[in-house]
Amino acid sequence: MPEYVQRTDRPAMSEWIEQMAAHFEASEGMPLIAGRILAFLLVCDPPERTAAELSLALAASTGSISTNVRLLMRLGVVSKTTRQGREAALYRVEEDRWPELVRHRMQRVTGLEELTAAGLRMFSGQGERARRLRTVHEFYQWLAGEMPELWRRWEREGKPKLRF
Amino acid sequence: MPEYVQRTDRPAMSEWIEQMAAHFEASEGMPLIAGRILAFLLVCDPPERTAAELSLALAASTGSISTNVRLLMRLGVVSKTTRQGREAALYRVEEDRWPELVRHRMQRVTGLEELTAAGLRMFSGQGERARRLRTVHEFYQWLAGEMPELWRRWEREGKPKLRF
DNA sequence: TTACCTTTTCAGCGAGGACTGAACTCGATC
DNA sequence: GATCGAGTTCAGTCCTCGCTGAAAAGGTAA
Repeated sequence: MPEYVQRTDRPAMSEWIEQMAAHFEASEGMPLIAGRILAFLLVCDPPERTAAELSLALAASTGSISTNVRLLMRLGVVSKTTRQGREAALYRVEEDRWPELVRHRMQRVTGLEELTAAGLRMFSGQGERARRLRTVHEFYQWLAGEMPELWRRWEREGKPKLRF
Repeated sequence: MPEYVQRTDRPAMSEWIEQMAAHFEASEGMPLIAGRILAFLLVCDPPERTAAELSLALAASTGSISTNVRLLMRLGVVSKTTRQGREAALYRVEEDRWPELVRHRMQRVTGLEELTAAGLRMFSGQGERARRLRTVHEFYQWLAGEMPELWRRWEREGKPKLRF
C-alpha cells in the first residue's frame, strides 16, 4: 500500500488528531480542518506532505486543504517548500513558531486595555460608573505590562537549548 | 422620560458597547448580547439593572437577556440580587471576578499540554516525529508552569489596594 | 384561589461559515 | 502552442447557533 494511502498509523492517532483539532477550534477559533492539518503535520513521518497527501490523509477536499493551509501559513505555523520541476509543493509544520501563535492569541485578550482606556476617557474617570470600569482597566493594564517580560523569560530561560 | 427608557447617555457610549461586545465575541467566543450586557453593566448608572431594563437598554428580547445573563453568572462576572416582594431581580457586574475570567480563558490554552503529552506517550517520545511534538509540548509545559506565578503576582503586587 | 409580574423554556427563523466539488488559473515541460 | 498536474477560486449545500417571541413556569401578594 503506497504511503499516501495511509491515513493514520493507528486508530489512536486519528483520535488524537481529532482531539487536537477540537481543541484548536475551541481555543483558537480555528476551522476543524486547519486543526487536523496542524496535528497531522506535527507527527507525520516523513514530516513534509503535499496538499494531495493531506487531502487523502484527512479525508478533506482539495479546496478545504488549500484554504486552510494558507490560513496556517498566514499564522506562521506551516511553511511551503517548492521544488523545481512540476512537483507538488511540500508543507511542513514550523514548530518553533508556536510561541508566536500563542502570543498573538493573548494579545487579542490584552488588547481590551485600549477599549477600557477609551471608556475611562469617555467618563473622565470620575464617579461610580468609572470605578467599576477602572477596576477592569487596571487589571488589563497590569496584564499587558507583564506579557513582554513573560516572553522574554521564554527566550532566555524557557526555550530549551539546541539539541544535537 | 423615565430612566429605563434611556438607552445610552450618548451615541458614543452605544458605539463603545458595540466595540466591547465585538471584542468579547472575538476573544472569548461570547455571544454579542452577552458582551453588550457586560459592557453596559460596567458603566451604567445606577450600577444595578433588572432584566427588563437590560432588554430595553440593549434592544434585545427577554429570552436573550435571560439566556445571556445566566451565562455571565455562570462565568462569575455578573451576580443577581433578589429583593423581597414582587420586585424584579437586579443584576450587577462583579468587576473583581474579571481576572478569574481571563485566567480560565488562558487555562483553555495551556490545557493543550495534556494532549501533547498524550501524543508523546503515543510515540514513546522517540524519533523525528516526536521531536516536533516535543518542541511544542515543552512550550506549553513551560507556559502552564508560569501561570500560577503570574496570578500570584497579581494578587500580591498588581491588584490595586483598596481605595477609600 | 386568583391575579399579576418576572423569568425561563423552546420552536422556529435567519445569518454566518465550514466544507465540497468542479471550473479555472498558473507554471512547467515537451 | 499544446498538454498536464498542482493549486486556487467560487457557487452552492449543509449545519450550527444566536436570537426572537410567545407560551409555560415560578413566585408573591391580595
